[in-house]
Amino acid sequence: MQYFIDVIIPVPLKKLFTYRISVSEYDFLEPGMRVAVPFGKSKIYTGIVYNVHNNPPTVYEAKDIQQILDDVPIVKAKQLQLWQWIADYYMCTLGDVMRAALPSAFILESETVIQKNNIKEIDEKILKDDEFLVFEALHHQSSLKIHDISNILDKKNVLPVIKRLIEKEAISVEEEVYEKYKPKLVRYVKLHANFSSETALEKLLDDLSRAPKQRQVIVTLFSVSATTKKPVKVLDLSTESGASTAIIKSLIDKGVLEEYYIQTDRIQYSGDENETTKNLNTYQEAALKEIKNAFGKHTVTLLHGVTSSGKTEVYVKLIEDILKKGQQVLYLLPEIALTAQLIKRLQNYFGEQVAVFHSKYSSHERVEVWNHVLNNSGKAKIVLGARSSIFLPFDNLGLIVVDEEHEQSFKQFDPAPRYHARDTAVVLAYMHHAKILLGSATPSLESYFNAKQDKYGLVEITKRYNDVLMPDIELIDIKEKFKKKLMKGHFSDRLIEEMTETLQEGHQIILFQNRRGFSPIVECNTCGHSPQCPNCDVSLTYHQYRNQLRCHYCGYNSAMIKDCMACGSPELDTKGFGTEQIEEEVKLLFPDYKVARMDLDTTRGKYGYEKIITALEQQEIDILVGTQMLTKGLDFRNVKLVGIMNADNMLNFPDFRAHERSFQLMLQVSGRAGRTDERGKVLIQTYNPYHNILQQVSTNNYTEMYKEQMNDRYNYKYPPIYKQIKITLKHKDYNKVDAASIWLAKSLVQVFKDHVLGPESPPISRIRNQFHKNILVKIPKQQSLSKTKKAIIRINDSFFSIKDFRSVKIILNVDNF
DNA sequence: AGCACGCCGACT
DNA sequence: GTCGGCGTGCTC
Repeated sequence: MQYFIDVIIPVPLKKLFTYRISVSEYDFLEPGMRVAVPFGKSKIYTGIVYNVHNNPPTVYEAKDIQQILDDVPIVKAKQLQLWQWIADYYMCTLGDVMRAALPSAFILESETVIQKNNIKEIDEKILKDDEFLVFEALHHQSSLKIHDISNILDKKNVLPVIKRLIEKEAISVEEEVYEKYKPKLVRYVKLHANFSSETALEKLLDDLSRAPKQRQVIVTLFSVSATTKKPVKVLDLSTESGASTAIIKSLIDKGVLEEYYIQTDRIQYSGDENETTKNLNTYQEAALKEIKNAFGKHTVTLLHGVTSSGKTEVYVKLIEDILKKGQQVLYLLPEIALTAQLIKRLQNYFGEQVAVFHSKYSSHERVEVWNHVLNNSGKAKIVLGARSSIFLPFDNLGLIVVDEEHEQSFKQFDPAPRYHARDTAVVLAYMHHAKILLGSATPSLESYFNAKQDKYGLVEITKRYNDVLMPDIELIDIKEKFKKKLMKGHFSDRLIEEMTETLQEGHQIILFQNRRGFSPIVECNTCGHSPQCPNCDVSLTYHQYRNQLRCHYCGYNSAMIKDCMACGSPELDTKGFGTEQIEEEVKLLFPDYKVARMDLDTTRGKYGYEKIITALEQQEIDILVGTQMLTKGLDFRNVKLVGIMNADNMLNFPDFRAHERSFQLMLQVSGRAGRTDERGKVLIQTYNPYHNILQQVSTNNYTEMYKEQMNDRYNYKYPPIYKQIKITLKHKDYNKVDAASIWLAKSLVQVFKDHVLGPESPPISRIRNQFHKNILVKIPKQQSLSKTKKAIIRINDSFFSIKDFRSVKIILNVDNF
């Protein structure tokens, strides 16, 4: 009998790979364990065992595995099932899913290690200069990595040199696998066993009478361990006794003390006693009851509650119930809404049962959360996390909460798997027979549609907490204001009026502009030329604070030009405006007040975002200018006025969801205004105040927006009425993508007829020197999704059998919204 | 995706 | 003549 395993390798290849194993390995291995396997000519990868079997492959000889990396599976059967679902639904490989699912510390990669070959004497004369440099370096260091060698030789391609050295038998190479995760160890000390008896101890203290500091250490050790009855950390002993670590070390060296290590968690919660959860008001109470009711019939329930209606408290009550049953809870949030504020709030209720899973945490910290979930540990009963936390190895999930359900950041766009965390969470909930609650003040059309179709339960809260009034929303026609010369820069007289009043009352202001930088276009007044990104098909944005021109697509930047690059004229003009320019203008208009800006440029770094939020909370900022980052579920108590500088650029965005998005965005920002007793005010500046969406925003009429937008979706065959798959082709040669996209679209039309749109060049047709073409496949509700995907895969395969198209990259994006 | 192999231009 | 560019094909 022969024994084999099929392994998932973290590369975007469709197939699983079969490796040979021994009988004892066969008895030991289970799906979900990690193995290190040789792959290709010289690499070693970490793979996940998918299944264990006895069927030898027919057309090739299976290789042996290199080693087993786990004692128990780190991925459970349910996770593998979810991985498979994602791979099928989002049309990507299991390898892609594996990469996204596992914390990177779990995926070990081999590194080539170069050593001196001691078997043979080498005549150094036969070595060339660069070869000698490497050889010489090995005299000082026993081994080198590829990276070290490129540093020594100061060039990137060092493989030929290594190859020649191997041929001359001067060196040998080896593949070494590194365990990336190292548990954090804390050093503890205890008295050596030799001194446990009374007499031995007395003798010791006697002996140390001439070393008072060391004696003090021993005495302190006793008193500390007597009071705490816990192991004593070296660090604590040092601070308690006032002795340096050197003194402790000398005691260890003498054999008086013994050191040992205990593994600890990197993330520790050190809070007070748990707060009891708040009592709900009548609306919340009613909503809670309705949700529980809805869960009787539906796995998924949508909670539509206006901004600051206290949805979090409702979640907390539901979470409490699940915890009582001993089950796990997953609380999903968009990345940027995952703030210290919310984490603290939940920790106050649930203490150390809350674990946070977040991209800002290090890989090691993530492994710890992973292990807590895997072991169903008490330290991760509730996981608060961004989209990737759906991959955690839950075993006994009772409830998933998806807060800010409408947020588009739940969908992963760039590397595959291009999954939507909310939709995947729904599948996950079904797998666990758990319940899932989607919450939002402005639900996505698809979720609301599902609720209306009775696929999901629907619960609504229409009143704000403490009966605070919804803000008063006023539309300002800036076309009119320009005509009457009532504009100062980008500010209308009304906005300035309201701002002045608000500031005088001592309240804060938020100004929203959905574009960062100073101005998106710099134009020459003489010849009309404007600087473009050399890698992308866009104008460069002017960033004043660094006096730079920057591309927001590829990150290219250059110093701001003094005069036109085409004609040399120094008369340059800026068109359009971003957050920087608004900040600038506000500072001139209100020089006595403190202005701050919050956008991607000012929130870089681990705590950049937090800093600004704290400053706003502590009222160190009077006016905050920012992009859509401002919308994320925070309550700023003292903000009374919100200004939307220009509603038109969002409304005119070329995307079928532009209107829905604008509505959501504007209502979310508006929700920041007037969260306490006083009614907030929102001013929206626009060229087109009669736009339906703006009317619906100003009357807070979600239902009307829903009806009208659904009508459009129905007429133009867009989601949620139709499903869609976007196919993007990329290549550096325009003619090649053009030809390839025409061929692909033609083949698709043969199967899907007029449900194929394109090929089309996107508005930005070149990014990072790659030309793009899009094809959209629309799928009616009654058309089988799996059959559609199969057909697309078939066409895709024949596409790649044309050798001219081989180098074209194809990206399949299912539900690309 | 990596990574090796293999075939043509720009340097000593 | 070599170094090194990236097209092509394969990975159990």
